Amino acid sequence: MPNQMSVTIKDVSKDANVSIKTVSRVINNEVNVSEDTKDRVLQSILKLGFKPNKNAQSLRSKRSYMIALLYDNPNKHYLADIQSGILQVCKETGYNLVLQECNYQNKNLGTEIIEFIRDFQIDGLIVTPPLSDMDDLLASLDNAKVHYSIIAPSDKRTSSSYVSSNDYDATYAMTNEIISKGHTNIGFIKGHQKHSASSLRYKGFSDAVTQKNIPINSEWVKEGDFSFDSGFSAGLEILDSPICPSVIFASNDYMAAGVMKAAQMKGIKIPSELCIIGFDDSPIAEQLWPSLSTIRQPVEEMACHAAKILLGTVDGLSEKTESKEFKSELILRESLVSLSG
Amino acid sequence: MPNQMSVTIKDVSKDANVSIKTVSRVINNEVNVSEDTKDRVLQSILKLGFKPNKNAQSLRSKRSYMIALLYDNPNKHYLADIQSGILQVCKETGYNLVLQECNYQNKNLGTEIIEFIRDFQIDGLIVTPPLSDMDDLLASLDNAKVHYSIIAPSDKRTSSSYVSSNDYDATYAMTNEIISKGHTNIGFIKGHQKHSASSLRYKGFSDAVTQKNIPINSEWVKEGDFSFDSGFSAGLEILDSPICPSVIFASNDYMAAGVMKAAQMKGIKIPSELCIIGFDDSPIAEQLWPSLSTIRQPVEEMACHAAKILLGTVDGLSEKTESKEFKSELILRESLVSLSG
DNA sequence: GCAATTGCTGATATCGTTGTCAAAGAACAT
DNA sequence: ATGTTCTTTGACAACGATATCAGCAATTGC
Repeated sequence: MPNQMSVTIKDVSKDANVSIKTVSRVINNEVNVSEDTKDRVLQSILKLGFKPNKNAQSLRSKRSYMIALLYDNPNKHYLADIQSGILQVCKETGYNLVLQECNYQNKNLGTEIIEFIRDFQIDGLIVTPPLSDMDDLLASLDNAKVHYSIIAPSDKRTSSSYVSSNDYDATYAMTNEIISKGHTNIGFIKGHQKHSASSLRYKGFSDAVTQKNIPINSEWVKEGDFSFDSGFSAGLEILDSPICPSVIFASNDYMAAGVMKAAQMKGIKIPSELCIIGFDDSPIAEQLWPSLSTIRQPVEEMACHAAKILLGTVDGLSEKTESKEFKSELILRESLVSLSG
Repeated sequence: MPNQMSVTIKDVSKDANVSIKTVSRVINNEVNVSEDTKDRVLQSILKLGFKPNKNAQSLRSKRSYMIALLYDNPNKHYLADIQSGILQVCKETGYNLVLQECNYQNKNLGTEIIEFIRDFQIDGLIVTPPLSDMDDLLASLDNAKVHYSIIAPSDKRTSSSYVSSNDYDATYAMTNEIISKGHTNIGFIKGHQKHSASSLRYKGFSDAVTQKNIPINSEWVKEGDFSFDSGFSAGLEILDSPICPSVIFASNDYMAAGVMKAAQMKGIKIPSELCIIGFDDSPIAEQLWPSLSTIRQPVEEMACHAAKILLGTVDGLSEKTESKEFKSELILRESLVSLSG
C-alpha cells in the first residue's frame, strides 16, 4: 500500500543514487542506459512503489494517455460492444477512454472536437459510423494532424487507419441464401441515409436479386433509419400492399423486430407466411420468437482492433497494427424458411 | 480559430498588463479582484482565445476535471442511459467522463480503483449497481477519502451522496394492480442476488400478495440473474408446473422477454392465457408483441442527478445538490389484462 | 493622528515530469 | 600519444498552471 504522499521521480533518484533524468530514461525505455543502472532504478521503483504522475507527464510531453470515442449512434448495443472492445485494449496499455457524444448534424463538429482534443490533450480518436462517413470531419481531423482510426464499412478506405466490415458481401450472400430457399418476392428496408452502410447493404441485396433476374418491386422497398419504429411503420406499409412479399430483409435487427411486430399485429404468421431477415445479430434477434436470421459482425473485435491501430500510431512504444477488413457471418434462425406455397 | 501554439496565462497577463496570478484569480473566480481589472482580464482572455491547460491545472491543483463511471452491469441499455445522463452534466460543467469497467468478484477491486484514481487524479466516482451494493468497496472509498455518489435502490442510504429508486414501492404497486385485475395465481422471477434491487423487488411483491391473503406458490418463484436466458429457463420451468399461474412477474424486462419467448414456444397465448410483467421499461418492452407492462425508472435523470451531486462535492464552484429518491412509474401495456376465466 | 485592518496586486516558488545540452569516460582510429 | 567518436550520465530549464507571501494603498478604529 503506497503512502499518503505519493512518491516522485526524485525519491527514486535518491534511492537509486542516480539523477532524475536517468530515472526518466528508464521509465520511458530510452536507449543508452547501462543495464546496471537500469536494474538499480527498476529495483528502487518497485521498492518505493513509484508510479509516474500522469499530469506531469502530460504537461511536459503533451500527451495525455487518453483516447476518446466519438459516436452518434442510436444503437446502444452496438455502442456498448464498441466500448468494451476498446476498453480491453486500454486496460492492457494503461490508456484511458473518454466518451464524446456528438451530433452529426452539428455544423461546428469538427472545430469543437479539435478544441476538445487540444483542451484535454487527447492522444487520439476512434471514430464510429455515421461520423466516420463524414468526409469533411475526417478532413478537419487530418488537417489538424489528429491521430485517429475509423470503424466503417468497406468503402471508406481513404483514411490510412481503418477497420472495416464487408456489408456488401454479407447482404449479397444473405440474399442468395433467401433466393436459394425459393423466394422471389422480397422486400427490403434501407437504413439511415447518413450511414454508408445503408447504401452498401442495399447494393448487396439489389445486385444479388438482379443477377438472378428477380425484379425489385419498389412498393416493397422502404427507407428506415435503423430504429425499431421506422421498421415498424415500413413493415406496416409493405404489408398493406395488394400483394405481400414472402420475405422482408431489414437493414438491421431493430427494424426487423419492428417488421415482426407489425406482422404479428396483423395476424400474419412468421415464418410460414412471411420470413424476416435482420442485420447485426443484436441480442434482440435471438430473443424474439421466432428468432431472427441475421448477419453477425464481430463488432467488439473490430473495436479492439481499431484501438490497437490507434495506439500503434499514437504510442511509439507499442507495435504498429495494420488496417483490416473483418468478415461477417450469416446466422440462420427460425425466421427464414423455404417457400412453402 | 486559435493559432498553432496555444496561448497561455502568461500571454494574457501581458496583454491585460497584470500579473499571471491575477489572471489565475479571474479564471478561478477568486475574491478580491477589482471589477476593473477583472473586466480587463476577461477581455484579453476572449481576445486571445485563452483556455487554461487542464494538465497544468491538474498538476498544480491536484484535480483532473475528470470523473469516472464504475460499472459492472450486463444491461447495456441501462448503462447507456446512465452514461448519457452523466454526459449531459459533464458537457455543462466542462468535466469529462472516463469509463471504468469492473468485476464485482474481483477481490482487489477497492485497491485497484483507488490506485486508478490516484494515477489519473480522478476527481470523483459515480458508482452503479451492483457495485453500489458492496459495502466493503464503499468503505474502502470512504477510507481513501474518495469523492463519490452512488446510484442504488433505497436501502443504501448510508452514503451521504446517493440517488435512489423506490423499487419496493414500485413492485408493491404493480402487484396490487395485478391483483386488482382478478389474478391470484402469480409467479415471480427474482433478479441477481448481488443486486439489492432483487430482494427489494421481491419483497414489494411478496408483501403485496401476503397483505391480500394470497398464498405464494414456491413452484412459481424462481431465481434469475436479470439475463434473457435466465428468464427463458425460469419461464420454461414455471410453465412446466402441473398448474400454471395466470401472471408471471419478472424482475426485469429481459427476463420477462425470456418468459414470453418460452410461453410462445409452448403455444401459450399472451395475454389471454398468461400475463407477463417486466421491470425497467427497456426498449424491448415496447418492441415485443404483445408489448410488456412494466415499471419505468427515470434512469437517465437519476444519473444526471448523481453527476450533479458528485460535482457539487468535488467542485467548490458548483452548487451543492441534495441526495434524492426518484419515483418509478407503472407502464401498463398489452401483456397485462383482467383475468378472463 | 497613528495603529490596525482590509482590499487588491505581483514576484517568485512550486507541482512532477521531460527536454536540452554539456561533461566525463570508454572505445576507436590514426 | 593524440584526436575523434560513442556511450552514459547529470545539472538545470521548461511545461503552464496555482500557492505563498509580502507590499502597498485605502479604510477603519480609538
